[in-house]
Amino acid sequence: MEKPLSGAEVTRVTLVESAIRLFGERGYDAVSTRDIADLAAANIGSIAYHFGGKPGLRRACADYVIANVRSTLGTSFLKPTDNMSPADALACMEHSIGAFCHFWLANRESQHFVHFMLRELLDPGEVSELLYANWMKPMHMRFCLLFGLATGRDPCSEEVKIAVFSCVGQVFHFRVAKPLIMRRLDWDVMGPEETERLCKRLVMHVGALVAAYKGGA
Amino acid sequence: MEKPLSGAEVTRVTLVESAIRLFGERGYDAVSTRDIADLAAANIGSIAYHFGGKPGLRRACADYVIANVRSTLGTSFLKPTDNMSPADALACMEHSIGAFCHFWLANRESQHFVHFMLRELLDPGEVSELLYANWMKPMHMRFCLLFGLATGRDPCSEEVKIAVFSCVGQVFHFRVAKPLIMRRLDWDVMGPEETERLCKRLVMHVGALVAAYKGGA
DNA sequence: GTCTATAAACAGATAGAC
DNA sequence: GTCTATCTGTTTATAGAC
Repeated sequence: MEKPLSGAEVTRVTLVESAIRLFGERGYDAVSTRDIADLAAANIGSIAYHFGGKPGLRRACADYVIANVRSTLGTSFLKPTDNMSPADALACMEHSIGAFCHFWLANRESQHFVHFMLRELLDPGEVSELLYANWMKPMHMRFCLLFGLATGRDPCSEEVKIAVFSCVGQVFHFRVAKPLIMRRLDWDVMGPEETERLCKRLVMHVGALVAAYKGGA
Repeated sequence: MEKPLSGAEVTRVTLVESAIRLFGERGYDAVSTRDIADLAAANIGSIAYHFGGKPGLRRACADYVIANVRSTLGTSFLKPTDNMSPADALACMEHSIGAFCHFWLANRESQHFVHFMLRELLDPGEVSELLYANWMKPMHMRFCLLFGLATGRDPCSEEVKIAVFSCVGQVFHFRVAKPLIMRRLDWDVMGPEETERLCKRLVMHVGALVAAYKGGA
């Protein structure tokens, strides 16, 4: 599992990580290639050499982020669903949503990735396509399957798809509006205690939605 | 109620509306003042004359959007809450959330404003401060009051604040990821029928959350 | 108030030395 | 592979004619 990187690979990775950070903080268009090279302690020419140009670096960032998300969150999605009872499915879904909450809101190392993804989601283009196909869609399908099993409804139905979007949407929003939400909650920092309380609440909300769809209309 | 605008005022408003549209579509940094002047059929110099520069135009856009949101959505927030029963409070909240959904997702004229606000929300700065103080915070406080009345809980408690953020967060998310969500739902367009079904679901989810907080922990 | 010309700074891409 | 110098186009801001 050791991976001794060559000098060139170090430069590549450092450029990508610096770019993800700056793209996430300021947005793709607001960041110059000079800023990225400076943060990575590389020269401007290296971006053209390694990635062909700024758009190529953007794609490389997307690939890097997707690989990271899948390796971090992927394990939560492997449990086979054969013969799962509704209660099991709910428990499995709550566990996965909890992992997603921690990745999305708490894990400090992932915050640059998350901010990068959020910004790209607002910009229809090649990167948002990659994010959808390689991450959002598989995650959503998995949650639909579990939501369907937990409520006894068709996992492919519109109602289930919309409900699942609401489940993940609430989590997204706490990241989008994080600074404003923290102010409203009188939180100076979002430390481990705060994120723990928050994640528990969000998981509970998923349970409330499952309960509502399990019962009536 | 008529408001005959002078020539200069027409230029001002046209510039602001063009800027909101372009800022929303591409982001503040990706739009040049030339693009804005072209779309407004004005000359570049007029931006400096009327707003002092690009940042001044951005502020003017924020003011314009906030005024529009408040006049469109404000009426839903006026009903006095004295002696409201829990059922009344829930009905009132569902009505207001429904109005918010329609503004945020369905109303075609408001889509430029919504996209502008979403992008600014991701950028901590002067504009996001204005949006928070003049729109998000008042709306959130109103919903917390109603949620507290509907569930019998303290409207100022952390749990209520978080629950309300989840309620509005789900709505936000359907706008943030709209193109990807439409694809997942196999919707070619988000027309009146689709938005109607969607808004009804989102209102229902709010009811589910109220029910959960009304009952147990 | 409107419009044009221009300045000064900055962008991304590239050629070539090492 | 790395780094520097430079090219070409574009940015915002401004000065001044009308």
